[in-house]
Amino acid sequence: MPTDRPPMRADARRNRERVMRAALEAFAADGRLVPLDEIARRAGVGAGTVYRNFATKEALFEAVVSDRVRAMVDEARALGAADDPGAAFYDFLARVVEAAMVNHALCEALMEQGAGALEGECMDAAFTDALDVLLRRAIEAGDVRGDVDVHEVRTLMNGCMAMERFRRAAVPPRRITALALDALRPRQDVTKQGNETEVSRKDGACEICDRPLNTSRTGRPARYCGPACRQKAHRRRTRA
Amino acid sequence: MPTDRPPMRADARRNRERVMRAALEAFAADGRLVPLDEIARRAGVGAGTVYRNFATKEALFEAVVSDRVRAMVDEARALGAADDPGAAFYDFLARVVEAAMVNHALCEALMEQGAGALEGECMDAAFTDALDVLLRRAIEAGDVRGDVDVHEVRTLMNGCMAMERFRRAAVPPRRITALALDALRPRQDVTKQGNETEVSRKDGACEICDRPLNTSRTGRPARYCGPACRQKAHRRRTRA
Amino acid sequence: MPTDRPPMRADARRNRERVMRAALEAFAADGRLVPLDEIARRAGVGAGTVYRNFATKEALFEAVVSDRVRAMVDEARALGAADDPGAAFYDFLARVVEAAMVNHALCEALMEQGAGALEGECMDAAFTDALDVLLRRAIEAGDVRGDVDVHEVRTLMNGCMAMERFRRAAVPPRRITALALDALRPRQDVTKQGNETEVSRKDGACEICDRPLNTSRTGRPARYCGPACRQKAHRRRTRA
Amino acid sequence: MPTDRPPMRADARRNRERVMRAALEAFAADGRLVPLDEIARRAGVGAGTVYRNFATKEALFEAVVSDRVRAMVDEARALGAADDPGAAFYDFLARVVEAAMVNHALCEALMEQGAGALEGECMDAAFTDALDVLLRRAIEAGDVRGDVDVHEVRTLMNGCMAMERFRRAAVPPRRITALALDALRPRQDVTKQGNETEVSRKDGACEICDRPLNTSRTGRPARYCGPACRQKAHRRRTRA
DNA sequence: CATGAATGAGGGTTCATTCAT
DNA sequence: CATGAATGAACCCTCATTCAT
Repeated sequence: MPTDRPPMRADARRNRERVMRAALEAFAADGRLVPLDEIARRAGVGAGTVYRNFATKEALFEAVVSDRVRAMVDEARALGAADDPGAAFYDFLARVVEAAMVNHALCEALMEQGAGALEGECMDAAFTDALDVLLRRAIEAGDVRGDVDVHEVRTLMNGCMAMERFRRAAVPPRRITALALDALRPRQDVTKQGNETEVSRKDGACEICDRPLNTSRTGRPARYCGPACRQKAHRRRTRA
Repeated sequence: MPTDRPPMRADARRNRERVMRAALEAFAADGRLVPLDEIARRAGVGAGTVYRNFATKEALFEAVVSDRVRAMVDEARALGAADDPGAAFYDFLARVVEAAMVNHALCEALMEQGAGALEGECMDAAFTDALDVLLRRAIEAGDVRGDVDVHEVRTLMNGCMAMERFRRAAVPPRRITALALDALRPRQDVTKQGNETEVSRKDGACEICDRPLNTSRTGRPARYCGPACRQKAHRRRTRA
Repeated sequence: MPTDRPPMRADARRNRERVMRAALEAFAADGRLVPLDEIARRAGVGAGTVYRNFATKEALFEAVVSDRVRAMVDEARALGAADDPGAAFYDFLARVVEAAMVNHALCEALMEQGAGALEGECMDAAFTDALDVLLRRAIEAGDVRGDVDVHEVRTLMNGCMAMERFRRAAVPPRRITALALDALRPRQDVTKQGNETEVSRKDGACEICDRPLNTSRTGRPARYCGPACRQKAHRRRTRA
Repeated sequence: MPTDRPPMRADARRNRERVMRAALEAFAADGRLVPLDEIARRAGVGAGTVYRNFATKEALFEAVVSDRVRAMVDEARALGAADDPGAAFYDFLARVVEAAMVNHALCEALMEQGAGALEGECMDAAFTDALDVLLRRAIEAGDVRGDVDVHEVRTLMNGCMAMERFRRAAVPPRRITALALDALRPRQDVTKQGNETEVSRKDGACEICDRPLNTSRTGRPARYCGPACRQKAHRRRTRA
């Protein structure tokens, strides 16, 4: 059965996408605070065009974050069959938190309860369900404590997102998330320290100040942006 | 160092205090969102009077939260000589989080970085310093991992405050904070499980759903509001 | 006189009719308030198509109501030869009011004066003329007071339409119209004419055109603003 | 018991009055259509000042029309002891209509049903009650037909207001009102009651409440939807 | 010095009309 | 020629801050 509506006109689709892209950027930067007119301006369209595509500002917000969360749910489902359930679970959490670090809207939406921006498209429940699958497998594999449920994990994830967003300047990104997520590991599991070693660098950023690294193609990969941060890291390692 | 200004008149001081009390309540409930006029109304004064005492709405916010944080700093300092450094440290954190649970303004202020509401009166630094003392003693006593610094603790505390504020409905209050703070305990310290046992009930509320308990003066104190929650707690204990 | 334009294409005419049908329904329900997009949607066409057929929303409104009024004019003309002039007259009025009860657009249009929606197609004048024929015959037959003219009847009809639209809940439909139209019937007794004599002048305004009078302190009070209106009043008095 | 609030400041009261005066003029000219900013501009104040005094535009409208209606209710009550009940009744109606002629807001408000602008201050009911007193006395004095109730009078008044507002240019002001109100006067001859008999039922609806009738194919056609309405009709017929 | 009235710049939203596809 | 997307001016309302009383 084909849909009733004809395919969107090319220019309309282009504009809709421009609006969503502009909204994504704007909401990511300032959350719901950003004025709708600002989004329209950034998209290069009139306010009316935004309202043609989205009934309210909130609907636009929902669309933007639901889109993003849908992608994450897909990711989670893809990880459901991974070889290493523990890694799949922890990696997924880390990726969500990573995404929220650069997207305040995502952060806001994932943290909301009942009647939040993700309720309309049931993305909140879908996210919880997909996460639950990963969690259960990780528990079975002995990589996560057995006494936590998915709601606690989501709450902990909220905390991680908040911590990265409101982390003290002296704390390098991702580190505190790694530490907090460690609380999910089984107690007896001391052979795998997780925390210290898990903080693998996924991109070329200084481990201390998070500034992009001048990567050189040859030699050992750089971990710090310069001598100052290297020294700081040294102090941190030797402090205790 | 005495100030140049003459001492405040009695009625003026009374007004200032009324404004601060009203602002405390209002900000605690809604954070910065509350309109200034609402505060003035609650204080029983005109908006002009608020502005006579505080240059801007933000200045009032600063004053209110700095006051509250000052009291906490005092608390922390008092705990600096406690017999059990570990307990002092963890209790203090728990108390701060508890306070933030009923005071959104405090939560907002403590989480802010650089040029936040606590900077004006240096309360942010004072808080960090006081916390640092507790932290170092707890590390020395072996109750906290040696590889965390005070900035990480503050960041983790931010996460706890956020988690309590945005906790999933199925998660009882305080539990997730206990779990997260556990991440600070040294790894080898498995004799003291902390998490499960640390969650002591400070008031008469169901451990599962947080509703007030019908306390009976005799017999063993109730922990749950009814059979449903007791069963749920049992499932949670035996799930793994 | 044939128009210069070629006959409309079949699909174009079909579209025009669909728009008018949709507009009829929509305007009937909400009057001019209904958004044009809503009409286009109901007609299953784009807004542009509406504008291709009607220069403005108002033009569409005119077309719709003129159509409806044209049908009524035809009705009135058909009644011009009825056996019972009184019944023809009163029935026609009742039918118009009845129609306006379910068609707010018709109600709006018939009530408007000068440059209203019916002016463009001269339907207002045509309606008045057709009604006038019925009125004169009814007067001749002794079923309507001789001292009313068609403008008064139209005005009274406006009142009836308004009364049915804004009638108190406790008043059954049509009853108040019947009561008001009764005022047109000749008085069986001629001792108390009521109408003419009751209209006492409360202020110094011309009885015909309502402009303020140049009152003179002496002599008989003026009733008209000048010779033109005096003559008009005379005609009105002697018309029947 | 004195009121809690101190008397309004002189300038504030002046501004409030300016707003109400401006609103009176503007609403009188264009009804609710007039933009609030326009009212503010006419009053020489900012929009915020209007909102300081009136919670919403509708509240301002209510205040303006309630004020006016209150004065009319007072007038009606003062007329309750007049020597000539008939004159009092008809004069009052004429005055209301006269007022509505120059005040579209008043016209709108008086015509509205349920939850209209006059409901908030119960002015609608007060108006009806006060009018009812005049009506009953006029009926007793034999100056008004005994078979009309106050709701019909209000509805008729609605019609008069509408007629004056939408009167044909050729009809002098007040004349049509006089004519319509004449319908309330008792008929000298009672042989032809007109009203009751003219209202022929065109469709199967209850004569009282207008609900569809359960028509039976045999026997006399039903006129009422049930015993309740039949009784009500009986009361209406025998009331005089 | 207190009061609370006034300001006015925005913010979200609607809709008649135009115009690119 | 139809489509329906885009425009943008209004509209109602809020609230931090200033200032006359």
